Amino acid sequence: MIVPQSRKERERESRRKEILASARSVFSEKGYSRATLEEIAQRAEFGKGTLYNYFVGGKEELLFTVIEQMYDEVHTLITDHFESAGADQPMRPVLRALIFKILSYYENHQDTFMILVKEVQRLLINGDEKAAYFIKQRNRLIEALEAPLSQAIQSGQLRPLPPRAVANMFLGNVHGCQMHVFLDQEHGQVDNACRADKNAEFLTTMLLDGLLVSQPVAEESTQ
Amino acid sequence: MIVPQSRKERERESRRKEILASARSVFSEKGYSRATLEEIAQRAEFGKGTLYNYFVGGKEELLFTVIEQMYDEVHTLITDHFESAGADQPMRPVLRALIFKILSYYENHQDTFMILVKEVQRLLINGDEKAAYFIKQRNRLIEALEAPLSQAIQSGQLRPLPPRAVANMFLGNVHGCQMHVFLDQEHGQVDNACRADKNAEFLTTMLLDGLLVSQPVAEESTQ
DNA sequence: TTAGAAAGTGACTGGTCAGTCAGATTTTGA
DNA sequence: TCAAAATCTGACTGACCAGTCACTTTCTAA
Repeated sequence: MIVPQSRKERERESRRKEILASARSVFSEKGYSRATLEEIAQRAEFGKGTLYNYFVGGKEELLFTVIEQMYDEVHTLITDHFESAGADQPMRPVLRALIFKILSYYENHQDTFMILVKEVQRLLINGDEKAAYFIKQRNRLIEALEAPLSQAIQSGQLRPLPPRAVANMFLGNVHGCQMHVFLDQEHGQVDNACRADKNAEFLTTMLLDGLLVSQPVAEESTQ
Repeated sequence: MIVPQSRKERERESRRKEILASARSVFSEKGYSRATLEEIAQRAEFGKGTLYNYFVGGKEELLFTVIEQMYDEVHTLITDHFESAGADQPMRPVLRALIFKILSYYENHQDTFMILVKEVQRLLINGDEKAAYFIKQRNRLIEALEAPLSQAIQSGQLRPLPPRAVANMFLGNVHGCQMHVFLDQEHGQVDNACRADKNAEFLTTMLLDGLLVSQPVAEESTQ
């Protein structure tokens, strides 16, 4: 958080960032195991050895740093959104706008999304100490969502379901929707913002109103 | 589909299955790239060379065969369910039961679920010819869901949203819910069936009724 | 019983790549 | 200006492992 002082330090920081950007792009294209340090170094215009001056932990530290960055970015997106929205707002426009922001973020950072899909899920589920760290990171995200959702549930705006589960599902749905965009991409290059907007509308309706057409009078209330 | 005739053929088939089961367990524990043929062979109680008598394509053919099996199993689960339910049933109990079945299946085949999470997503998104094959497999699953959902939409039971997107989201939510179970597994060994049932109820409510508490009279219908 | 076929095997090969380090290059500051 | 420090570099090493194949073991049927 402290701005580096000297020109030297600023330059070092900037080279570090270049390496990270290069790593992000290679990891997103190849996936962790097929990515090579050689290629990361090449794209960043350094020799392989130089990477170790910046990331002593080698390949793994590179991946972890990239993932940490990504989580920070999405976390900021979410907390900023709820901060600027203020408390006790009607949830529909607030959530719709958030969905739109996250979808747009993924559209504009497809590399980030790729790494999330290809690597994070694998890491999350691996059961070792490293997994624990990423579960914590992920939980930070979930909690940033959970708090406002929980409030909305208490104020009676949202249905009384477990807020943590709702937060998980919310994030999972946005994620899943973006995945769907990747897989069904025969829609010849629709404008990104337009597509994100349509998907945000779809998701908002599905999540807030549900699939069932509301029945004013329940015919069969058995079970 | 044809039952092998001779004892010899039956034995060969049974050994093939043992190798596949072993591959499934190793892939689910280690992930594709960290799994070794040596270990697969060991668990199946064969030498490494023998694997090539059964799977000429080596490691990759093993993975692909395993994934194909998994898709077949889930596909059967879905189609059988809708077949036995019959058409024009009320959707709530039908979908709730399906969610329960899929969640239970994943509970009882955690290895399958692991491979889905660790490998399939990575393969789906990779853009090469192999990805295309798995996208087709996945689409078979989606389509098995899409047809009944589409019918329910046309009959006015479900909200008129694009049925394909709904099918995608439906499957994604079941999947996401199971993921959630894995990640928040500090609930000391709750009975599987019970947990699956609770989660099925939660998902059914969230998907069918939505998060928003229905407002008979909208106070502020602005925007 | 046995010869030939079929099935099984694991030491070996070749390729890959993360990580190292001795030396080259650049920067610094006196 | 130049020596020492800092930085960069890529050839090299060792570990790993998929895939091969010459050999062994087991089966079959005459």
